[in-house]
Amino acid sequence: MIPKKDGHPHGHETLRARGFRLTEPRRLILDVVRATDVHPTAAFVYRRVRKKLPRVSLATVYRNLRMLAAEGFLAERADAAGMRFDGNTLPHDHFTCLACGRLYDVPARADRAVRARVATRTGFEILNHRAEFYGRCGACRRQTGRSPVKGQRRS
Amino acid sequence: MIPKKDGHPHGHETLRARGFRLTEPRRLILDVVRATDVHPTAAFVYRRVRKKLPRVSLATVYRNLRMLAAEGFLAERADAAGMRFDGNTLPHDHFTCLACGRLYDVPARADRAVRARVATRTGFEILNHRAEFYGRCGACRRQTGRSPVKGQRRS
DNA sequence: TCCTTTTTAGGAATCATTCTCAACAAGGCC
DNA sequence: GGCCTTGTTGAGAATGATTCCTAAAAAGGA
Repeated sequence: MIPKKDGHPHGHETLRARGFRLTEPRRLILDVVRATDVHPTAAFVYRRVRKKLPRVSLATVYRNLRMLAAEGFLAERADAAGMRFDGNTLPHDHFTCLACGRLYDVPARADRAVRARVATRTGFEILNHRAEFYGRCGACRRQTGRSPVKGQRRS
Repeated sequence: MIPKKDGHPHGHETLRARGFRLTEPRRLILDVVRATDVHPTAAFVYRRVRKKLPRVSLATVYRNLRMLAAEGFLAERADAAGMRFDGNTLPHDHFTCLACGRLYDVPARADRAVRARVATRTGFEILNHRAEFYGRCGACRRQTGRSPVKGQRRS
């Protein structure tokens, strides 16, 4: 019931300040996304929120995830199977393990240089960029012989 | 009717060699994706292929796009609105213009260094990586006052 | 309190993608 | 040529994620 103090870049109070009401469903949705590192789908958030608020509607979850992402409280990410959300709004990249399918955060990068190079080469104004890495994570490297798989479970 | 000699990394003959039959629908699907730079959706490809082969089924288009991508003849890309395909299988990055929504190819990059850095920092084995840039393209920069939009048309 | 605005639950609608399956085409073999 | 085996297709149904619609509830302000 009390806003978490968890070191995330935005507090719940900020939400209020931007003209949102911090309703019960919204608070729970935000907390669920921030409390996990699995880059949850809407369905995952829905399941979690329902434990605390059984009558919540799936439409409410979608509506608010979209809204919170549009306002910058969450990050939104498309992958082959649909949309995922990310409570970590600090700039960071992603690593996808081709063996187990897990998605990891890669803390940061120091390459403003990359943007500058692309900007001069193309004439585009670069406002943002993101990198996606693919390979095998530490756990899967240890289990040798495990080969990359195609279909991955959703969560 | 005759395979295009267009500088793309794979010719139709290669398809045959890998155990595919180069059927009429397949040839047309591949040609459509390779003949455009708009990173087409399945629906776009379907519309184009139908001009030459009116009885083609949408399922056939999806089936073969997926198959051709799995075999490396096309690249597959997820964005917020669904899957897009790309005839350019050479390593390249993408630039999305936030003003007009267009997606451009960014020819290449020279940073193996980035991969090495991430690999040592995380302990992951990096097999591949891709960068996505966001900003304003040359055309939109000239039209000042044009602000980024959210909803973009599909094609 | 009354009025206005925002938000919600619930279910229907939409839309991309995949599945099912019977018919069809190609190639090998007799 | 006929006969099998295997891969491919078209058509439409099925699935699944996401969005839309609407009436009711909640919040806030005067």
